[in-house]
Order: sequence, then C-alpha cells, then structure tokens
Amino acid sequence: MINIAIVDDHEMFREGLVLVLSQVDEINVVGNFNSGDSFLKALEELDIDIVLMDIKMEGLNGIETTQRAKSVKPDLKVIAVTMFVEDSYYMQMINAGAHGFVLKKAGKYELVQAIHEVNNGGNYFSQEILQKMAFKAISGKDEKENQLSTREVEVLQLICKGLSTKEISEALFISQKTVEVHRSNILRKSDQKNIAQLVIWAIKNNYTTI
Amino acid sequence: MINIAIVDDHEMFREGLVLVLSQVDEINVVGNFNSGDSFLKALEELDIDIVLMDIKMEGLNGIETTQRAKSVKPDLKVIAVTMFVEDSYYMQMINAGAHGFVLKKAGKYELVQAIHEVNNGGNYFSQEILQKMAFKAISGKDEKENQLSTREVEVLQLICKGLSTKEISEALFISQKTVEVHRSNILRKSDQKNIAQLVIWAIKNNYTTI
DNA sequence: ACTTTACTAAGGGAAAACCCTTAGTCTAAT
DNA sequence: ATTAGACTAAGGGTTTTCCCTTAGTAAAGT
Repeated sequence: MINIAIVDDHEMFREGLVLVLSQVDEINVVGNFNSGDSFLKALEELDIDIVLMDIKMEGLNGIETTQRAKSVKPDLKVIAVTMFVEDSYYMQMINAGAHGFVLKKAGKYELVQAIHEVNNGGNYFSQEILQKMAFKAISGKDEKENQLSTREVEVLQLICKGLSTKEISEALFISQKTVEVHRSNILRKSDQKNIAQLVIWAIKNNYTTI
Repeated sequence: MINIAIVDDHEMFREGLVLVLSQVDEINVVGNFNSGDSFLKALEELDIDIVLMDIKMEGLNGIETTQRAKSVKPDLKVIAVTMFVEDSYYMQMINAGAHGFVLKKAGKYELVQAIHEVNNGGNYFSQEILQKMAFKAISGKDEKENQLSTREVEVLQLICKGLSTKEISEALFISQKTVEVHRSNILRKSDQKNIAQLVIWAIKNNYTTI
C-alpha cells in the first residue's frame, strides 16, 4: 500500500482526486489538506509515502511547503501537481526536493503511473515538462543568471497588481529610477518584451495569482 | 433520479466530479465530455436533466455550447461551473440560458444544493456571484454600455498576446491611431487603468486564456 | 428619414514605459 | 582582501501609451 496525502486549496479538485485515487489498488489516501500550513501541522502524525502537492496555493505555496516538509521528513516524496508548464516552476520544485511533476490536465492513469514510479524510487515528469526541460537544455540558457532577485519579485508582483512605476516607488520607498531599473531587469530576465506578456508570464511562473 | 452530464476539458477535474456526484443519492451521472462539440453530438441520444458546464474550454466554450444545446433541447438545464467570479461571465451565461452558477472552488455540498435547486425549477447562484450582481445593481452601471464590441475584443486579445499598438495595427490592417482609440475605449469600458490590470481582467472575463 | 453605434482616422499633448550608461553602498562568498 | 551580486539612484534619450478632440462612413434599428 502506498500512502498518499493531497495538498490543494481547490476543494472540488481535491475531493475528486481523493475519490479517483481511492479507487486504485495499492493506493491509500491518508489525508487531504486545503493549505500548506494544515498539511505541515499534520505531517508528523501521519504515515505518508507520497504527497501530491499543488504549487499555487493561498498562503504557503507548494514550493515553500515542500521545503519545510522535507526538512522535517527528508524521505517524504513529493509530486507537484500544477496547472501550467512553465519555466521556473519545476526547477524550483526540483530544488525543493520534488520527485515528480504532473499537470492538472493529465488523467488518472498518468497520475497513477507517476505515483508508482516515484514510490519505486524513481522520478516522473510529464511529457510536456520534459519537452520544456529539453528545450532549455538545448538552448543552453543558464537558469541562475535569469533568476529574479527578491526585490525584483516584489516589484513584479506590484506590476501585476496594476501599479505604475510611480506608485511602486511610493509603495517601496525607493526612487522611480530604481523601479525603472528593476522593471528593465525583470523584462530582460523573463525574456518578455512588454507588460502584457510579463503579466501572463508572471501568472504562469507562479509569481502572482489571478 | 436526476440525470447529470458534465462538460469540462480538464480531465482530472471531470473524473473527480463524476466520482463525487456518483456518490450522491438521487444523482445519476449519465455522461461526461471533454469538449462542447462531443457533448453536442451526444446530446440527442442521452436523457439529461442538468449539465454542469465549464465556461472556459478549448474550442467551443461553455457559452456557445449552452446556446447550441438549448436550441436543440430548450428544456435542458445548465449550471455553469467556473474558476473566476467576474463581470461578463454570468451575464453571458444567463443570456445563454443557464440556471445556475457555481465556482470550482466550491465544495460538494454547494454543488449538490445547486443541482437540487435547479432540478426543482429554481436557480442557484453562489454567494460570490450574488455579491457581484448586487454590487453591480447598486452601482447602477449599465451592462450594455460597457460591453466590448467585436473589434474591441479582437484588439484586447492581441494586447493580451503581447502585441504593441503598431503590431496590432499591422495585424488588423488598420492605422495605429484606430488601435489607440480601441485601446482607450477598452480601458474605459473595462474600468481598468493600465495594461497589467487589463490583462488580468481579460483572463478573468474569459476574453483570453493563459 | 432619423438616430445610434461601430469602425475608421488624425492631431496634439502629457505621461509612462523603455533602454542605455555610470556609480555608490552593502553583503556574502572565495 | 578581493570579487560578485543586489539594491540603490541619476542622467538622458527614444518609444509607447494614454487621453482629449474632431470627423467621415457604413450598418442597424425605430
């Protein structure tokens, strides 16, 4: 029996997932949680082999939750379950210690396959993710060089909230010129050419939620 | 027994929904479809009381699917199931003939309540939607005045794809000045003040997909 | 026939975004 | 100690967006 926990703040999706997995032999759903926090609280008391973790959640997101969970239980295995197939996602999740990555649009069979793979000590990444990784490897872009700094993420989130450069400078108590520098660097690093593209990119990359 | 069909292109969500509803007494899931097209094809052969219809789908969206389904079977009842609580959604769905509106983040009980309500000839709108409607009614904004024209929707979608005014003008074979007029009118009608906010608004209002 | 609406287009001006450079301070790593 | 990176800020420039006005044409409704 493989003991599974599910962490997702989408109630209907989570309930559905519980039922889908409960039907599968050798899989035992031992808990489901609507937030990273509630999962972490219950973590020590439960016997969990694999966690299906949503990345985008209110409050503690999947990446942070994974990091904290792994620091408590290093043997815990995590499969990220997410909506989009974008850049920084999987790298951050792999860094946080995830062993698999499945899209929400995937079906039951792919998910079960991922669970078995990961349970046997392997990894599972959906085809779409592998393609992204391959493309990135071929294009030879260095991840680290293009990672946003803390401040840049902060500015990006304010941009996505619709604040102008002036408003951002007031919110962060820095000059407009500094905000301009951040904006430019964000656009360069994200490889987007204007705010419209940047907002979409930010959503897909989990920097902001709709 | 209430015969339910589910139309949603998100496989895992759909499968989950089938299982959740199959557990409920008096509810019988007679079919589930991953597109508006496949649903419409099967419509005549099935005995369906209520359809749970996702709004945002690849190909035929929920609104169009509802319109076509109702033209074939006027007595069919439709409950819209969607991600966001935004303006034009529910108005379009109500116009298309929907009797209910439930958010995807809602739980099983709310969904079942909606199904019973609609099955008994009533309507069901989730609290969040009702609040939006009430707010709109109080603020007294006329829907029609602020509805985007065909051309404006076209421009909006290109904006969301990250095209500049110049690029849009070239794509639509019109002058930059005309595009500027459309941009201004879109911002005014949507009541958003810049492109960042507009993109988010467009996503929530189903004008574009991520 | 008249009105309304959508779409088109232009002028003109203010504001914001974008892009480049230089440069100082501070922190963290080798 | 020296290097590297993040954050700050300014100068100076181009481009784009934003907002206003006016205005002609075509289609649709009353």
